[in-house]
Amino acid sequence: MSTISERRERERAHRHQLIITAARELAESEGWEAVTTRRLAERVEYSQPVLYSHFNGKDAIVSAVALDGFTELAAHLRRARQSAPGPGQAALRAVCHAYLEFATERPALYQAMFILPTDLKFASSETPPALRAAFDEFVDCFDPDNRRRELYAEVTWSALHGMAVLSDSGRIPPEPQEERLDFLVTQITR
Amino acid sequence: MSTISERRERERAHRHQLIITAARELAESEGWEAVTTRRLAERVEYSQPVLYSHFNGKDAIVSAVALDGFTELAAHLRRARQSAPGPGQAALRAVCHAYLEFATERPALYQAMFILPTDLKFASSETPPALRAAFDEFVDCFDPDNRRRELYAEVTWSALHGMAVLSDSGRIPPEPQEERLDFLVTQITR
DNA sequence: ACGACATCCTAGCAATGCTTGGCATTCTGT
DNA sequence: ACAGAATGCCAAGCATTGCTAGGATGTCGT
Repeated sequence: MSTISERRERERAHRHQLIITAARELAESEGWEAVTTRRLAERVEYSQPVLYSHFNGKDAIVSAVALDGFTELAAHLRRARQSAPGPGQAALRAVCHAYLEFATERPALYQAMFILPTDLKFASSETPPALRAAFDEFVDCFDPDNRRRELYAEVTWSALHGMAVLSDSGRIPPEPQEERLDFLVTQITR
Repeated sequence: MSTISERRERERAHRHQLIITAARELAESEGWEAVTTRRLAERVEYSQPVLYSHFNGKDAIVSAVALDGFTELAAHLRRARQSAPGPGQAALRAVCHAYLEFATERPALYQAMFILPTDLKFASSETPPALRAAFDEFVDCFDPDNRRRELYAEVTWSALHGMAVLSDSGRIPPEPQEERLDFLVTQITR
């Protein structure tokens, strides 16, 4: 095990991340339909087969982008929650607002995380920690004594996802989003 | 204008619908990724270009399937709502239950309506009446005096859509769906 | 210095959505 | 009744997609 192979390893890891960020940037600037393996290869200045030496296929690349997205989302939600004191309506409102903000400001990333087909395992022990962490930010907005707080979090999350996706695709008008958010939080926290 | 051209017109309309139902059946039995223009053409026993003489492209075919879906959804929701007396929690509960039932029992159709890219115009004057009708079933569950019942309906719909799509893709466990539904309806109706 | 190995690219495959060109058949005007 | 126009339809082809095979080039340990 020479230092040279270590350097190779480093370079390889670096290139791995390069592919992921290139895919993400391309998606964010031109949409996922513009992310083809050819364009992506060109962007990272390697040939197509190199992509496949790093990932099992295009879906795996999307999954990797999504995974990064979950990490960012978790951090974003955490910041929001900690801006409000303790569990309660204020915390939930902050987290929900941050969630919608994330979805509208990074639509391509959000798509990778929640809409596009990915290789990620969700409802299992293989659930990525980042996804669990993001979800927990919702859970932690409710009283720890509340036996059903996980369920509450699931419903809240579902509602936000629906609002994000339906308004982004123009199925509901986007303007009253804030008002919808207010109504949702008010009702959920009785 | 001979009767012959009328017959032609009829046959053409018939074939139009044939394409739509063939696309839907194919999607429902093997998923939308199996719906290719070639397989679809083979199924209706015409050549590919015939599809394009009826529709502007594949997306337009998906849109047509979705449109049929909205009609069915509206009828399904209406039946549910009328099984409960007047506006109120019971009506809303029935409609919400029917919505989730529709989504889980016709996943491919639901996908065409809400997830796949389509040509349909939503938040405009060109909104298909069937979609508006389905939406109104939610609105009619709330008190007519309620100034914000449209907003309530939007939030309810969003939550249901989120629950449907997140549980279908395995992002939240599917079992407690009924419990989530109960919680949602209870909170929304104060 | 040389064989073994890793790295990377050119070229190609099958499948996809969509279009072109031309062949029948049918309709229309005289 | 019949030539020319219009229509309906299909075989074949185009460009693009995700993905892979095979070989060229360089690197490593000995």
